[in-house]
Amino acid sequence: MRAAFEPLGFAPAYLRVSEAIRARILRRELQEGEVMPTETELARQFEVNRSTVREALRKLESAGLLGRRRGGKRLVVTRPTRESVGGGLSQALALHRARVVDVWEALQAVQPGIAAAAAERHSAAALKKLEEAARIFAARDREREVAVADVASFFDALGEAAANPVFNLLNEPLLRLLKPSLAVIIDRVPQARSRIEAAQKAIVAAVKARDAKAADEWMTRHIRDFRRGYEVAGIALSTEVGEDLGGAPALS
Amino acid sequence: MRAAFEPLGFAPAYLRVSEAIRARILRRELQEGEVMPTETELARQFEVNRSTVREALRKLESAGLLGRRRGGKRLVVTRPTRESVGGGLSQALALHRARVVDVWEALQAVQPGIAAAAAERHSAAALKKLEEAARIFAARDREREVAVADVASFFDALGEAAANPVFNLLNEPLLRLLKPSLAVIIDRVPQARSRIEAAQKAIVAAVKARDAKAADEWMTRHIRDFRRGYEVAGIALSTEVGEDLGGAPALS
DNA sequence: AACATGATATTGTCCGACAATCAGACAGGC
DNA sequence: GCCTGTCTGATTGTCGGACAATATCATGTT
Repeated sequence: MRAAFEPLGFAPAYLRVSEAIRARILRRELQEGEVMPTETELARQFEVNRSTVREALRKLESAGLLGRRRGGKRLVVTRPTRESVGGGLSQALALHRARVVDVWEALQAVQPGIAAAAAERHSAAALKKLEEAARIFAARDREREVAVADVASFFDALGEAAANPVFNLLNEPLLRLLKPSLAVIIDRVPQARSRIEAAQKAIVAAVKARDAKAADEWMTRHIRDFRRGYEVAGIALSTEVGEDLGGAPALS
Repeated sequence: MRAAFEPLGFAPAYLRVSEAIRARILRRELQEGEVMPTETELARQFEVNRSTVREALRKLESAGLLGRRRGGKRLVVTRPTRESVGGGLSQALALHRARVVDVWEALQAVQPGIAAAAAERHSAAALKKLEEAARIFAARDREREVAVADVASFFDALGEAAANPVFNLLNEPLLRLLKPSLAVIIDRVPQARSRIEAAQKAIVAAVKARDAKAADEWMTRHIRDFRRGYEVAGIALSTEVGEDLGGAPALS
Protein backbone atom coordinates (compact mmCIF):
# COMPACT_ATOMS: atom_id res chain seq x y z
CA MET A 1 0.00 0.00 0.00
CA ARG A 2 2.54 2.50 -1.08
CA ALA A 3 0.40 5.42 -2.04
CA ALA A 4 -2.38 6.36 0.29
CA PHE A 5 -5.06 8.41 -1.35
CA GLU A 6 -5.31 12.08 -0.66
CA PRO A 7 -8.75 13.07 0.47
CA LEU A 8 -10.13 14.49 -2.72
CA GLY A 9 -10.18 18.17 -2.35
CA PHE A 10 -13.65 19.47 -2.25
CA ALA A 11 -13.52 23.01 -1.05
CA PRO A 12 -16.62 24.84 0.13
CA ALA A 13 -17.95 27.49 -2.18
CA TYR A 14 -16.88 30.45 -0.11
CA LEU A 15 -13.30 29.25 -0.35
CA ARG A 16 -13.44 28.71 -4.07
CA VAL A 17 -14.91 32.15 -4.56
CA SER A 18 -12.28 33.79 -2.42
CA GLU A 19 -9.51 31.90 -4.20
CA ALA A 20 -10.86 32.91 -7.57
CA ILE A 21 -10.83 36.56 -6.63
CA ARG A 22 -7.47 36.30 -4.93
CA ALA A 23 -5.96 34.75 -8.01
CA ARG A 24 -7.20 37.54 -10.21
CA ILE A 25 -5.79 40.11 -7.88
CA LEU A 26 -2.40 38.45 -7.75
CA ARG A 27 -2.43 38.09 -11.50
CA ARG A 28 -3.09 41.83 -11.60
CA GLU A 29 -6.22 41.39 -13.61
CA LEU A 30 -7.84 43.35 -10.85
CA GLN A 31 -5.73 46.42 -10.41
CA GLU A 32 -5.09 48.18 -7.16
CA GLY A 33 -7.66 50.86 -6.47
CA GLU A 34 -10.30 49.33 -8.68
CA VAL A 35 -13.68 49.07 -7.01
CA MET A 36 -15.09 45.60 -6.81
CA PRO A 37 -18.43 44.71 -8.33
CA THR A 38 -21.29 44.76 -5.88
CA GLU A 39 -21.97 41.72 -3.77
CA THR A 40 -25.14 41.03 -5.66
CA GLU A 41 -23.31 41.16 -8.95
CA LEU A 42 -20.58 38.82 -7.71
CA ALA A 43 -23.22 36.43 -6.46
CA ARG A 44 -24.79 36.48 -9.89
CA GLN A 45 -21.49 35.84 -11.67
CA PHE A 46 -20.31 33.06 -9.40
CA GLU A 47 -23.79 31.65 -9.19
CA VAL A 48 -23.79 31.46 -5.44
CA ASN A 49 -25.72 33.23 -2.77
CA ARG A 50 -24.79 36.66 -1.57
CA SER A 51 -24.08 35.32 1.90
CA THR A 52 -21.51 33.02 0.40
CA VAL A 53 -19.91 35.88 -1.46
CA ARG A 54 -19.78 37.88 1.70
CA GLU A 55 -17.90 35.15 3.52
CA ALA A 56 -15.38 35.07 0.71
CA LEU A 57 -15.01 38.83 0.83
CA ARG A 58 -14.37 38.79 4.57
CA LYS A 59 -11.42 36.48 4.00
CA LEU A 60 -9.90 38.72 1.37
CA GLU A 61 -10.60 41.71 3.50
CA SER A 62 -8.63 40.39 6.40
CA ALA A 63 -5.85 39.29 4.08
CA GLY A 64 -5.53 42.95 3.20
CA LEU A 65 -6.31 42.40 -0.46
CA LEU A 66 -9.58 44.22 -0.26
CA GLY A 67 -10.33 47.30 1.73
CA ARG A 68 -12.51 50.33 1.57
CA ARG A 69 -11.92 54.01 1.31
CA ARG A 70 -12.44 56.08 4.42
CA GLY A 71 -16.11 55.88 5.14
CA GLY A 72 -16.67 54.21 1.82
CA LYS A 73 -19.15 51.46 1.26
CA ARG A 74 -17.84 49.65 -1.79
CA LEU A 75 -14.82 47.41 -1.53
CA VAL A 76 -11.74 48.31 -3.49
CA VAL A 77 -8.78 46.20 -4.48
CA THR A 78 -5.94 47.03 -2.15
CA ARG A 79 -2.44 45.88 -1.68
CA PRO A 80 -1.64 44.73 1.81
CA THR A 81 -0.29 47.59 3.85
CA ARG A 82 2.68 47.34 6.14
CA GLU A 83 0.26 47.55 9.01
CA SER A 84 -1.94 44.71 7.91
CA VAL A 85 0.98 42.41 7.21
CA GLY A 86 2.75 43.49 10.33
CA GLY A 87 -0.32 42.99 12.43
CA GLY A 88 -0.69 39.43 11.29
CA LEU A 89 2.95 38.65 11.76
CA SER A 90 3.33 40.17 15.18
CA GLN A 91 0.15 38.48 16.27
CA ALA A 92 1.59 35.20 15.12
CA LEU A 93 4.83 35.87 16.92
CA ALA A 94 3.00 36.65 20.11
CA LEU A 95 1.20 33.34 19.90
CA HIS A 96 4.44 31.55 19.16
CA ARG A 97 5.66 32.86 22.47
CA ALA A 98 8.48 34.85 20.96
CA ARG A 99 10.61 36.48 23.63
CA VAL A 100 12.18 39.90 23.57
CA VAL A 101 15.53 38.31 23.03
CA ASP A 102 14.20 36.62 19.92
CA VAL A 103 12.95 39.87 18.50
CA TRP A 104 16.14 41.55 19.47
CA GLU A 105 18.16 38.90 17.72
CA ALA A 106 16.13 39.31 14.57
CA LEU A 107 16.66 43.04 14.67
CA GLN A 108 20.34 42.43 15.14
CA ALA A 109 20.31 40.32 12.02
CA VAL A 110 18.19 42.52 9.84
CA GLN A 111 18.86 46.14 10.68
CA PRO A 112 22.54 46.37 9.83
CA GLY A 113 21.76 45.06 6.38
CA ILE A 114 19.05 47.63 5.98
CA ALA A 115 21.34 50.41 7.07
CA ALA A 116 23.97 49.29 4.61
CA ALA A 117 21.48 49.11 1.79
CA ALA A 118 20.15 52.52 2.68
CA ALA A 119 23.64 53.94 2.58
CA GLU A 120 24.23 52.51 -0.84
CA ARG A 121 21.17 53.69 -2.64
CA HIS A 122 19.09 56.18 -0.73
CA SER A 123 17.35 58.90 -2.65
CA ALA A 124 17.63 62.53 -1.72
CA ALA A 125 14.05 62.56 -0.51
CA ALA A 126 14.53 59.48 1.62
CA LEU A 127 17.63 60.96 3.20
CA LYS A 128 15.70 64.06 4.05
CA LYS A 129 13.04 62.02 5.79
CA LEU A 130 15.65 60.10 7.68
CA GLU A 131 17.33 63.25 8.90
CA GLU A 132 13.95 64.62 9.83
CA ALA A 133 13.15 61.53 11.86
CA ALA A 134 16.44 61.76 13.72
CA ARG A 135 15.90 65.45 14.31
CA ILE A 136 12.45 64.89 15.74
CA PHE A 137 13.67 62.30 18.17
CA ALA A 138 16.50 64.52 19.26
CA ALA A 139 14.30 67.57 19.66
CA ARG A 140 11.41 66.24 21.72
CA ASP A 141 13.63 65.43 24.58
CA ARG A 142 10.99 66.05 27.18
CA GLU A 143 8.02 64.15 25.79
CA ARG A 144 6.98 60.80 27.18
CA GLU A 145 6.09 57.78 25.10
CA VAL A 146 6.03 59.65 21.86
CA ALA A 147 9.72 58.99 21.82
CA VAL A 148 9.06 55.32 21.20
CA ALA A 149 7.03 56.11 18.12
CA ASP A 150 9.82 58.38 16.98
CA VAL A 151 12.36 55.61 17.24
CA ALA A 152 10.08 53.44 15.14
CA SER A 153 9.80 56.25 12.62
CA PHE A 154 13.54 56.36 12.34
CA PHE A 155 13.75 52.69 11.51
CA ASP A 156 10.87 53.09 9.12
CA ALA A 157 12.58 55.91 7.33
CA LEU A 158 15.71 53.84 7.09
CA GLY A 159 13.75 50.99 5.65
CA GLU A 160 12.30 53.26 3.04
CA ALA A 161 15.68 54.64 2.20
CA ALA A 162 16.82 51.10 1.54
CA ALA A 163 14.18 51.01 -1.20
CA ASN A 164 13.48 47.36 -0.63
CA PRO A 165 9.89 46.36 0.04
CA VAL A 166 11.02 43.19 1.75
CA PHE A 167 12.88 45.13 4.37
CA ASN A 168 9.95 47.41 4.83
CA LEU A 169 7.53 44.62 5.45
CA LEU A 170 9.86 42.73 7.75
CA ASN A 171 10.59 45.83 9.75
CA GLU A 172 7.07 46.64 10.77
CA PRO A 173 6.22 43.64 12.94
CA LEU A 174 9.57 43.68 14.66
CA LEU A 175 9.22 47.31 15.59
CA ARG A 176 5.71 46.75 16.75
CA LEU A 177 6.87 44.05 19.12
CA LEU A 178 9.82 46.10 20.21
CA LYS A 179 7.81 49.13 21.22
CA PRO A 180 6.44 48.10 24.61
CA SER A 181 9.79 47.06 25.94
CA LEU A 182 11.46 50.08 24.43
CA ALA A 183 9.05 52.27 26.32
CA VAL A 184 10.16 50.67 29.54
CA ILE A 185 13.79 51.20 28.67
CA ILE A 186 13.30 54.87 27.95
CA ASP A 187 11.44 55.28 31.19
CA ARG A 188 13.96 53.53 33.33
CA VAL A 189 17.30 54.17 31.74
CA PRO A 190 18.23 57.84 31.98
CA GLN A 191 20.97 57.77 29.40
CA ALA A 192 18.91 55.82 26.87
CA ARG A 193 17.73 58.86 24.96
CA SER A 194 21.12 60.36 24.50
CA ARG A 195 22.62 57.06 23.41
CA ILE A 196 19.90 56.51 20.87
CA GLU A 197 20.26 60.04 19.65
CA ALA A 198 23.98 59.64 19.20
CA ALA A 199 23.56 56.37 17.34
CA GLN A 200 20.98 57.86 15.04
CA LYS A 201 23.24 60.78 14.28
CA ALA A 202 26.10 58.47 13.44
CA ILE A 203 23.93 56.31 11.25
CA VAL A 204 22.52 59.26 9.40
CA ALA A 205 26.01 60.54 8.79
CA ALA A 206 27.15 57.20 7.46
CA VAL A 207 24.14 56.93 5.21
CA LYS A 208 24.62 60.44 3.96
CA ALA A 209 28.25 59.67 3.17
CA ARG A 210 27.08 56.54 1.37
CA ASP A 211 29.42 54.56 3.56
CA ALA A 212 27.71 51.17 3.75
CA LYS A 213 30.28 49.64 6.03
CA ALA A 214 30.08 52.40 8.57
CA ALA A 215 26.29 52.33 8.51
CA ASP A 216 26.34 48.62 9.10
CA GLU A 217 28.71 48.90 12.02
CA TRP A 218 26.95 51.75 13.70
CA MET A 219 23.67 50.01 13.41
CA THR A 220 25.14 46.84 14.86
CA ARG A 221 26.37 48.84 17.79
CA HIS A 222 23.05 50.60 18.09
CA ILE A 223 21.12 47.37 18.32
CA ARG A 224 23.60 45.89 20.73
CA ASP A 225 22.95 48.92 22.86
CA PHE A 226 19.32 47.99 23.07
CA ARG A 227 20.33 44.78 24.66
CA ARG A 228 22.30 46.63 27.24
CA GLY A 229 19.20 48.70 27.73
CA TYR A 230 17.18 45.63 28.55
CA GLU A 231 19.68 44.56 31.13
CA VAL A 232 19.98 47.94 32.76
CA ALA A 233 16.22 48.39 32.77
CA GLY A 234 15.87 45.04 34.42
CA ILE A 235 13.81 43.48 31.67
CA ALA A 236 14.35 39.75 31.53
CA LEU A 237 15.41 38.75 28.05
CA SER A 238 13.12 35.78 28.26
CA THR A 239 10.04 37.95 28.71
CA GLU A 240 7.45 37.05 26.16
CA VAL A 241 6.40 39.76 23.81
CA GLY A 242 2.70 40.27 24.21
CA GLU A 243 0.47 41.67 21.58
CA ASP A 244 -1.12 44.91 22.74
CA LEU A 245 -4.50 43.42 22.32
CA GLY A 246 -7.31 45.85 21.87
CA GLY A 247 -5.37 47.84 19.32
CA ALA A 248 -7.53 49.72 16.82
CA PRO A 249 -10.48 47.38 16.25
CA ALA A 250 -10.76 48.68 12.73
CA LEU A 251 -12.62 51.77 11.78
CA SER A 252 -15.63 51.57 9.62
CA MET B 1 -9.26 75.12 13.73
CA ARG B 2 -6.62 73.19 15.53
CA ALA B 3 -8.24 69.84 16.07
CA ALA B 4 -10.10 68.19 13.23
CA PHE B 5 -12.63 65.62 14.31
CA GLU B 6 -11.92 61.95 14.09
CA PRO B 7 -14.66 60.02 12.35
CA LEU B 8 -16.40 58.34 15.22
CA GLY B 9 -15.63 54.71 15.00
CA PHE B 10 -18.64 52.59 14.51
CA ALA B 11 -17.62 49.10 13.54
CA PRO B 12 -20.04 46.65 12.00
CA ALA B 13 -21.06 43.73 14.12
CA TYR B 14 -19.06 41.11 12.27
CA LEU B 15 -15.91 43.06 13.02
CA ARG B 16 -16.72 43.51 16.64
CA VAL B 17 -17.42 39.82 16.98
CA SER B 18 -14.20 38.86 15.28
CA GLU B 19 -12.21 41.30 17.42
CA ALA B 20 -13.79 39.95 20.55
CA ILE B 21 -12.80 36.43 19.70
CA ARG B 22 -9.37 37.46 18.52
CA ALA B 23 -8.72 39.26 21.76
CA ARG B 24 -9.58 36.23 23.79
CA ILE B 25 -7.29 34.08 21.74
CA LEU B 26 -4.39 36.47 22.08
CA ARG B 27 -5.06 36.74 25.77
CA ARG B 28 -4.84 32.94 25.82
CA GLU B 29 -8.26 32.62 27.36
CA LEU B 30 -8.97 30.40 24.43
CA GLN B 31 -6.16 27.90 24.34
CA GLU B 32 -4.67 26.39 21.26
CA GLY B 33 -6.45 23.22 20.26
CA GLU B 34 -9.64 24.09 22.04
CA VAL B 35 -12.73 23.59 19.91
CA MET B 36 -14.84 26.68 19.42
CA PRO B 37 -18.48 26.77 20.43
CA THR B 38 -20.85 26.13 17.58
CA GLU B 39 -21.90 28.95 15.32
CA THR B 40 -25.39 28.86 16.71
CA GLU B 41 -24.07 29.08 20.24
CA LEU B 42 -21.82 32.00 19.37
CA ALA B 43 -24.71 33.74 17.70
CA ARG B 44 -26.73 33.28 20.85
CA GLN B 45 -23.97 34.61 23.09
CA PHE B 46 -23.13 37.63 20.97
CA GLU B 47 -26.79 38.19 20.24
CA VAL B 48 -26.29 38.44 16.51
CA ASN B 49 -27.33 36.34 13.60
CA ARG B 50 -25.47 33.23 12.63
CA SER B 51 -24.54 34.76 9.27
CA THR B 52 -22.83 37.56 11.12
CA VAL B 53 -20.92 35.11 13.24
CA ARG B 54 -19.85 33.24 10.16
CA GLU B 55 -18.41 36.36 8.59
CA ALA B 56 -16.43 36.97 11.73
CA LEU B 57 -15.19 33.39 11.74
CA ARG B 58 -14.02 33.64 8.16
CA LYS B 59 -11.81 36.54 9.12
CA LEU B 60 -10.20 34.67 11.97
CA GLU B 61 -9.88 31.63 9.81
CA SER B 62 -7.86 33.44 7.20
CA ALA B 63 -5.78 35.08 9.89
CA GLY B 64 -4.77 31.57 10.86
CA LEU B 65 -6.19 31.89 14.35
CA LEU B 66 -8.89 29.35 13.71
CA GLY B 67 -8.63 26.20 11.70
CA ARG B 68 -10.06 22.76 11.60
CA ARG B 69 -8.71 19.29 11.98
CA ARG B 70 -8.32 17.23 8.87
CA GLY B 71 -11.82 16.57 7.65
CA GLY B 72 -13.17 18.07 10.81
CA LYS B 73 -16.27 20.15 11.03
CA ARG B 74 -15.84 22.15 14.17
CA LEU B 75 -13.41 25.02 14.29
CA VAL B 76 -10.51 24.82 16.69
CA VAL B 77 -8.28 27.53 18.05
CA THR B 78 -5.02 27.39 16.16
CA ARG B 79 -1.84 29.32 16.21
CA PRO B 80 -0.82 30.68 12.84
CA THR B 81 1.43 28.22 11.06
CA ARG B 82 4.57 29.18 9.24
CA GLU B 83 2.70 28.47 6.04
CA SER B 84 -0.23 30.72 6.76
CA VAL B 85 1.94 33.60 7.84
CA GLY B 86 4.38 33.01 5.03
CA GLY B 87 1.60 32.85 2.50
CA GLY B 88 0.27 36.22 3.51
CA LEU B 89 3.67 37.81 3.55
CA SER B 90 4.87 36.46 0.24
CA GLN B 91 1.58 37.40 -1.32
CA ALA B 92 2.05 40.91 -0.03
CA LEU B 93 5.58 41.01 -1.34
CA ALA B 94 4.46 39.90 -4.75
CA LEU B 95 1.94 42.71 -4.84
CA HIS B 96 4.55 45.16 -3.67
CA ARG B 97 6.50 44.23 -6.76
CA ALA B 98 9.45 42.90 -4.84
CA ARG B 99 12.25 41.83 -7.16
CA VAL B 100 14.53 38.86 -6.83
CA VAL B 101 17.32 41.16 -5.83
CA ASP B 102 15.20 42.46 -2.97
CA VAL B 103 14.54 38.98 -1.71
CA TRP B 104 18.14 38.08 -2.17
CA GLU B 105 19.23 41.10 -0.21
CA ALA B 106 16.91 40.20 2.63
CA LEU B 107 18.28 36.68 2.67
CA GLN B 108 21.76 38.10 2.73
CA ALA B 109 20.81 40.13 5.77
CA VAL B 110 18.95 37.46 7.67
CA GLN B 111 20.54 34.10 7.00
CA PRO B 112 24.01 34.69 8.37
CA GLY B 113 22.47 35.75 11.64
CA ILE B 114 20.39 32.62 11.69
CA ALA B 115 23.39 30.45 10.99
CA ALA B 116 25.31 32.09 13.79
CA ALA B 117 22.46 31.65 16.22
CA ALA B 118 22.08 28.04 15.19
CA ALA B 119 25.75 27.46 15.83
CA GLU B 120 25.51 28.93 19.26
CA ARG B 121 22.58 27.06 20.65
CA HIS B 122 21.41 24.17 18.50
CA SER B 123 20.06 21.12 20.21
CA ALA B 124 21.28 17.66 19.36
CA ALA B 125 18.01 16.83 17.66
CA ALA B 126 18.09 19.98 15.57
CA LEU B 127 21.63 19.27 14.49
CA LYS B 128 20.61 15.83 13.43
CA LYS B 129 17.82 17.24 11.30
CA LEU B 130 20.17 19.73 9.76
CA GLU B 131 22.69 17.06 8.84
CA GLU B 132 19.88 14.99 7.48
CA ALA B 133 18.71 17.84 5.28
CA ALA B 134 22.17 18.38 3.91
CA ARG B 135 22.59 14.66 3.33
CA ILE B 136 19.34 14.46 1.41
CA PHE B 137 20.28 17.30 -0.86
CA ALA B 138 23.66 15.77 -1.52
CA ALA B 139 22.27 12.33 -2.18
CA ARG B 140 19.47 13.01 -4.63
CA ASP B 141 21.85 14.37 -7.15
CA ARG B 142 19.81 13.19 -10.06
CA GLU B 143 16.34 14.33 -9.13
CA ARG B 144 14.76 17.34 -10.72
CA GLU B 145 12.92 20.07 -8.87
CA VAL B 146 12.84 18.19 -5.63
CA ALA B 147 16.24 19.67 -5.10
CA VAL B 148 14.68 23.07 -4.65
CA ALA B 149 12.47 21.80 -1.88
CA ASP B 150 15.50 20.21 -0.30
CA VAL B 151 17.35 23.50 -0.25
CA ALA B 152 14.37 25.05 1.45
CA SER B 153 14.38 22.22 3.96
CA PHE B 154 17.96 22.96 4.77
CA PHE B 155 17.21 26.57 5.56
CA ASP B 156 14.19 25.48 7.52
CA ALA B 157 16.22 23.09 9.58
CA LEU B 158 18.73 25.82 10.21
CA GLY B 159 15.97 28.14 11.33
CA GLU B 160 14.74 25.54 13.74
CA ALA B 161 18.19 24.96 15.06
CA ALA B 162 18.39 28.64 15.82
CA ALA B 163 15.43 28.09 18.15
CA ASN B 164 14.00 31.49 17.43
CA PRO B 165 10.40 31.66 16.26
CA VAL B 166 11.02 35.04 14.68
CA PHE B 167 13.63 33.61 12.37
CA ASN B 168 11.40 30.74 11.53
CA LEU B 169 8.52 32.92 10.52
CA LEU B 170 10.67 35.32 8.56
CA ASN B 171 12.36 32.51 6.74
CA GLU B 172 9.31 30.94 5.25
CA PRO B 173 8.12 33.70 2.92
CA LEU B 174 11.60 34.44 1.70
CA LEU B 175 12.22 30.83 0.79
CA ARG B 176 8.89 30.61 -0.89
CA LEU B 177 9.71 33.52 -3.10
CA LEU B 178 13.18 32.22 -3.73
CA LYS B 179 12.07 28.84 -4.96
CA PRO B 180 11.01 29.58 -8.53
CA SER B 181 14.19 31.36 -9.41
CA LEU B 182 16.27 28.78 -7.60
CA ALA B 183 14.72 26.12 -9.78
CA VAL B 184 15.88 27.99 -12.85
CA ILE B 185 19.38 28.28 -11.46
CA ILE B 186 19.63 24.59 -10.73
CA ASP B 187 18.40 23.82 -14.19
CA ARG B 188 20.73 26.12 -16.02
CA VAL B 189 23.86 26.24 -13.94
CA PRO B 190 25.62 22.87 -13.96
CA GLN B 191 27.87 23.53 -11.03
CA ALA B 192 25.10 24.92 -8.86
CA ARG B 193 24.37 21.66 -7.09
CA SER B 194 27.91 20.95 -6.10
CA ARG B 195 28.47 24.48 -4.88
CA ILE B 196 25.35 24.38 -2.78
CA GLU B 197 26.32 21.00 -1.45
CA ALA B 198 29.76 22.24 -0.49
CA ALA B 199 28.35 25.30 1.23
CA GLN B 200 25.86 23.23 3.16
CA LYS B 201 28.59 20.89 4.31
CA ALA B 202 30.70 23.78 5.50
CA ILE B 203 27.80 25.37 7.31
CA VAL B 204 26.85 22.13 8.99
CA ALA B 205 30.42 21.66 10.11
CA ALA B 206 30.57 25.16 11.53
CA VAL B 207 27.27 24.72 13.33
CA LYS B 208 28.37 21.39 14.72
CA ALA B 209 31.57 22.95 15.99
CA ARG B 210 29.49 25.71 17.56
CA ASP B 211 31.58 28.19 15.69
CA ALA B 212 29.21 31.10 15.18
CA LYS B 213 31.66 33.20 13.30
CA ALA B 214 32.46 30.52 10.77
CA ALA B 215 28.79 29.72 10.30
CA ASP B 216 28.07 33.36 9.66
CA GLU B 217 30.85 33.66 7.12
CA TRP B 218 30.03 30.50 5.25
CA MET B 219 26.43 31.47 5.03
CA THR B 220 27.35 34.88 3.75
CA ARG B 221 29.40 33.27 1.07
CA HIS B 222 26.65 30.80 0.31
CA ILE B 223 24.08 33.51 -0.24
CA ARG B 224 26.48 35.55 -2.28
CA ASP B 225 26.86 32.50 -4.44
CA PHE B 226 23.16 32.58 -5.18
CA ARG B 227 23.63 35.97 -6.67
CA ARG B 228 26.36 34.65 -8.90
CA GLY B 229 23.88 31.95 -9.80
CA TYR B 230 21.36 34.49 -10.95
CA GLU B 231 23.88 36.13 -13.17
CA VAL B 232 25.17 32.93 -14.69
CA ALA B 233 21.66 31.63 -15.22
CA GLY B 234 20.78 34.85 -16.96
CA ILE B 235 18.07 35.88 -14.55
CA ALA B 236 17.73 39.62 -14.39
CA LEU B 237 18.04 40.78 -10.83
CA SER B 238 15.18 43.15 -11.41
CA THR B 239 12.77 40.35 -12.24
CA GLU B 240 9.69 40.62 -10.10
CA VAL B 241 8.98 37.70 -7.87
CA GLY B 242 5.58 36.38 -8.75
CA GLU B 243 3.39 34.43 -6.46
CA ASP B 244 2.79 30.94 -7.80
CA LEU B 245 -0.88 31.60 -7.93
CA GLY B 246 -3.06 28.53 -7.84
CA GLY B 247 -1.03 27.04 -5.02
CA ALA B 248 -3.04 24.71 -2.80
CA PRO B 249 -6.44 26.37 -2.72
CA ALA B 250 -6.96 25.06 0.75
CA LEU B 251 -8.19 21.61 1.47
CA SER B 252 -11.52 21.06 3.05
C1' DA C 1 -12.23 -4.29 22.81
C1' DA C 2 -13.18 -3.43 18.16
C1' DC C 3 -16.70 -2.47 14.99
C1' DA C 4 -21.24 -1.44 12.75
C1' DT C 5 -25.43 1.43 13.28
C1' DG C 6 -28.40 4.98 13.86
C1' DA C 7 -29.82 9.40 16.01
C1' DT C 8 -28.28 14.08 16.62
C1' DA C 9 -25.74 18.16 16.01
C1' DT C 10 -23.40 21.21 13.05
C1' DT C 11 -21.89 23.23 8.99
C1' DG C 12 -22.53 24.96 4.21
C1' DT C 13 -25.66 27.03 1.37
C1' DC C 14 -29.75 29.05 -0.05
C1' DC C 15 -33.88 32.44 -0.04
C1' DG C 16 -36.09 36.55 1.06
C1' DA C 17 -36.45 40.74 3.66
C1' DC C 18 -35.50 45.34 5.61
C1' DA C 19 -33.06 49.36 7.79
C1' DA C 20 -29.21 52.30 7.37
C1' DT C 21 -26.49 54.95 4.62
C1' DC C 22 -23.64 56.33 0.75
C1' DA C 23 -23.53 58.53 -3.94
C1' DG C 24 -25.24 61.43 -6.96
C1' DA C 25 -28.65 64.70 -8.69
C1' DC C 26 -31.15 68.63 -7.99
C1' DA C 27 -32.98 72.84 -6.19
C1' DG C 28 -32.70 76.94 -3.24
C1' DG C 29 -30.42 80.58 -0.57
C1' DC C 30 -26.32 83.50 0.54
C1' DG D 1 -20.04 80.52 -7.29
C1' DC D 2 -20.57 77.92 -3.24
C1' DC D 3 -22.91 75.96 0.49
C1' DT D 4 -27.14 73.65 2.31
C1' DG D 5 -31.06 70.86 2.35
C1' DT D 6 -33.70 67.23 0.08
C1' DC D 7 -34.73 63.42 -2.76
C1' DT D 8 -33.92 58.94 -5.03
C1' DG D 9 -31.58 54.75 -6.01
C1' DA D 10 -28.03 51.51 -5.04
C1' DT D 11 -25.49 48.88 -1.77
C1' DT D 12 -24.19 47.08 2.46
C1' DG D 13 -25.14 45.12 7.12
C1' DT D 14 -28.11 42.30 9.51
C1' DC D 15 -31.82 39.41 10.27
C1' DG D 16 -34.94 35.12 10.24
C1' DG D 17 -35.80 30.75 8.53
C1' DA D 18 -34.89 26.66 5.79
C1' DC D 19 -32.68 22.30 4.19
C1' DA D 20 -29.15 18.87 2.56
C1' DA D 21 -24.87 16.74 3.68
C1' DT D 22 -22.04 14.96 6.96
C1' DA D 23 -19.28 14.80 11.35
C1' DT D 24 -20.02 13.36 16.05
C1' DC D 25 -21.46 10.58 19.52
C1' DA D 26 -23.90 7.13 22.05
C1' DT D 27 -25.60 2.73 21.34
C1' DG D 28 -25.78 -2.02 20.38
C1' DT D 29 -23.30 -6.16 18.29
C1' DT D 30 -19.75 -9.36 17.68
